[in-house]
Amino acid sequence: MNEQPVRKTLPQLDESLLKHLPPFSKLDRRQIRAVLDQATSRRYEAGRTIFDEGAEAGRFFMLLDGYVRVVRVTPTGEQVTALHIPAGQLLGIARALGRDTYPATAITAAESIVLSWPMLLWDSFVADYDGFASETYKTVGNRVGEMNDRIIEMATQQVEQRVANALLRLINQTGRKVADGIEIDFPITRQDLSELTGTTLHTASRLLSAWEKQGLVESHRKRIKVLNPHALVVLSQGH
DNA sequence: ACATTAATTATGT
DNA sequence: ACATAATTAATGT
Repeated sequence: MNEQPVRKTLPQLDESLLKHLPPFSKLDRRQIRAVLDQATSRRYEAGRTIFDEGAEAGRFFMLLDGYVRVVRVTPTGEQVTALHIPAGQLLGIARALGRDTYPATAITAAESIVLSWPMLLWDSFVADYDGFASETYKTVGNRVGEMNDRIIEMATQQVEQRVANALLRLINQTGRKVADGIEIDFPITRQDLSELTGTTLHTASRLLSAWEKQGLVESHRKRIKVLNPHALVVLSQGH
């Protein structure tokens, strides 16, 4: 349904792009050059699919800029957002999970720039590059932990607390500090929020409206800014 | 305590 | 003008 943009290799990828990213931070200049030379770079507009759940995992990816949401679709067709991935992280690393198909669908939440490599190279990356394996497994661990937390939330907390928690996570992981608060720095709709929290867009909308009246958050279309994180923390712990 | 339905209004191209 | 986003009220489980 989505047309994919044309793949193109960017002219010259600078080594400094990867130098400070955890999976590559222990590599020397020559190694980073080798990694980059094997990479394909591609720009995605917001809302484009990078790969689909269940598809054969032919490549793995590094998000250089932008944001990606990891989405699963239920048998009834509703989308559930598992988590958001910020720039600087790997994704589509099926091989690290012992799979040969992607476990979920990845959709850009904002305009993004993505590097990718053939999955064939995965084993040699793990073998040849110091810190690559340990760092990627660290982020895998964090993601599993986060998803676990959300499962507990879904089972134990009420909608208001879950939405509050979702907002807090979003501003922690993908928040941008502005004058009077922290803004989620990619476009996010009530629908998106509801898919993150397992509720309806209407409930999410009502909650945001109520919080806005209390001066807790501020939002314009597709933009949400948290003015008072502490009050959200209080809400998220229940009444 | 929430979802669903439906109607209405706002906002961006 | 049109599509998409957001709000609001009424009704249902």
